Amino acid sequence: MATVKQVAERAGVSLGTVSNVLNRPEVVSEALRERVLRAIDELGFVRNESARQLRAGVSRTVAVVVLDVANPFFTDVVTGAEALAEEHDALVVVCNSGGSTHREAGHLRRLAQQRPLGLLLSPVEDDDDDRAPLLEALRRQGTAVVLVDRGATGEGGWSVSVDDRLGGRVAGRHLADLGHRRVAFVGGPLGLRQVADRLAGLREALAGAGLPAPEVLEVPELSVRAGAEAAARLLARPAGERPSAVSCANDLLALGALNECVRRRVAVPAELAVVGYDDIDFAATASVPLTSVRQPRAQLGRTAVQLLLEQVAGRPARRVVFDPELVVRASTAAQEPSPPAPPSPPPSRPSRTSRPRSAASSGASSSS
Amino acid sequence: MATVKQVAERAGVSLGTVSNVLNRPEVVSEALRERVLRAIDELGFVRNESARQLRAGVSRTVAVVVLDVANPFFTDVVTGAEALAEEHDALVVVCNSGGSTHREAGHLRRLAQQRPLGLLLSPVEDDDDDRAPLLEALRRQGTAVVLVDRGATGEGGWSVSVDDRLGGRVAGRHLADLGHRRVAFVGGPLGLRQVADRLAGLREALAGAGLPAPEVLEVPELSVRAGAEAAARLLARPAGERPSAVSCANDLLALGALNECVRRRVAVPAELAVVGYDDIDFAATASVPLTSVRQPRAQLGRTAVQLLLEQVAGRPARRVVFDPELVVRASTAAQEPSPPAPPSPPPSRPSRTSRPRSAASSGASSSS
DNA sequence: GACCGGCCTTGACACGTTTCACAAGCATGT
DNA sequence: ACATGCTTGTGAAACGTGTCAAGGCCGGTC
Repeated sequence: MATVKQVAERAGVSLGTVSNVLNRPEVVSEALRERVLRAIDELGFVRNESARQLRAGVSRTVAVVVLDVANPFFTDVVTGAEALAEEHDALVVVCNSGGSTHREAGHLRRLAQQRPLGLLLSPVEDDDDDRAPLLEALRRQGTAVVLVDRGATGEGGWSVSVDDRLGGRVAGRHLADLGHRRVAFVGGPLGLRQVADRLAGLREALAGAGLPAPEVLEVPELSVRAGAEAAARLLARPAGERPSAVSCANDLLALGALNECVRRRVAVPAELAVVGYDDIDFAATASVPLTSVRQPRAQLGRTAVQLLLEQVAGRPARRVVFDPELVVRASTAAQEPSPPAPPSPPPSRPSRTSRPRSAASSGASSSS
Repeated sequence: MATVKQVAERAGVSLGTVSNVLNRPEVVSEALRERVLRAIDELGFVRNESARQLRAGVSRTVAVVVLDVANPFFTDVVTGAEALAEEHDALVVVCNSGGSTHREAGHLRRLAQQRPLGLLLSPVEDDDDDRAPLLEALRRQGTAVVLVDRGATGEGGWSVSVDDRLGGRVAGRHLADLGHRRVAFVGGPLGLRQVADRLAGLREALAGAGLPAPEVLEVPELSVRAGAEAAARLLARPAGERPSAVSCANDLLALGALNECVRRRVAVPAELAVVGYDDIDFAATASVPLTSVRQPRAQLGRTAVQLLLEQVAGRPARRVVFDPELVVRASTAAQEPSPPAPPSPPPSRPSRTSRPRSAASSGASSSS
């Protein structure tokens, strides 16, 4: 492998000059720069990032540790993060904790050895005592840490998240407005902050509308399969004992529930309305297009990197909280239902992306 | 940040001893090892991977550059790769080229500077002249390169892939066996080797059954949206001028097509049978469970890492080709169709995972 | 012609780790 | 008592880069 030294020899200059050509080309005269660049080309020289990093003390790598790479929500967040990181010539690397605190810890340990510029973490558990010291060590060694999709708990914490409670409220209000009186919630594990907050918001909205509290169907994971199983439990009951709507903690669950309905020939939304959460791309193209609470996924990632850079620049800590936005599609659209009679909309096809009045503004509110 | 030197001072030993404790603990006496470990703990010492790597000349990082992180197929491949890499204490980092040769090249350039142990690449284009020198440079500097999901072209190439031509044939034969006479193919860009091979296989199977060649609907990308649009084109025609089955290059396309059928109230499979490719998890849970050509996704990733390790160990190059396997579900199941009358199956619900006789063995065939 | 200032270039050093030849200590065998 | 071998610990050197103080060169001014 060619090194700076060999390039210098070949170009007939000193080693320091080559380094200048690479890092501050403006201080090197035109002719010399030319010669050095040619030598680099001829030798196929590639900078050694390890040496560079050893010298600099910090790398240009941004690590993202993600709860579940298989969830389209997270891949979109990553895509957004990549876009901004790329502009700053940083390399984004993704690690998957797959919902396991053990694997998460392993990744954090390995990453700490790499001295990354920053770390974007969407944590598995809310307050993991084993994780705290690892994060502390990372911060001490100069790695910027930003929590993604969950607010930071400590005072000096950086985070970017979406107001899950508000999202839950918005979903609940929408269902209440449509005249639903029995609403169920499908989600879990309830230990996940996101899930708990969305449920809490739903509760608030229903209570606010004078409706009974939601029945909660807890599921072991946020997957399509789990959603289908929860729906199966529900649909096994006689029609009179079912809720008329379910609000799901996640689009994967909602899609699973939806498919179970289609398979059992249960009409959506006439017999059961379904609301998802995240508004992943699959939501719009589902067999019954899914009403969902949209999170600004790409922007979440983008903003996380933004905060990372601020943190590196020594700016004071802050947290960004986005407001989610309800996207109404066919899975809840009011369509001449039999028992309840809500205000009748135009009898044409349900609008696909109308924005309900209850949707909150999507601007970010920031607070330190 | 604590360094080895500081640990040595604190423990009252030489710097080399600390290194021995870390790397060859068996050569250090019990008492000393104890003392050193305590010092490490007290100082919160974390190894500096850069320095380590600079000295060693190679890292323990395996980079994966993937065509599309948003495609569940690739996330499953990555998951498989992670599992094996983890056993060898290697760190898997994922980069997303998003189908752009430009971004792919950028990632390769940045990765080259990191001197990774190995690179798993699922290439964007078949033979990219700009990429060739980058890969060559990586190989020269000692990075093991394994092509994933596409056979290597050169002699000394390593790769792990699935026989796409066979997969196409299997899908075609299945449709022919069910009595379909007009079959269309949805896929694209046709420049993608995987797509071209699957189409070629389909052609062979149809020709072998004495059927006319498939109509080809080319799409710009392998996405749900593109699949829906292609299906819309097809379904806009009068029923008599449509094919009775479509074979899709990919499950995302197939799901899109399926949803378009459901939305237009076109019965699947009675009016239009649909076959996908990949058998991602969403295939089984679709509103009409999708018949698909299963690829051993996780094993693909696992095997890729396996080859990587062999290559690092200096073993001779080889290529692994897996055989795909047809998974029959409702989207093609024979069900008393109106015009054609194939051998009637039991009139109960269609079997969900029966294995057709035409499915090839799923064992891997290996050749150097 | 001496001096000065500005522009380029140089060469040595530091970053934190691993490795390796070597030395010290000790027990064993002759 | 001495050689021998084994175990255990030591210290210096090297990996490739970035930085920085110092010096060389050149043109201009008095």
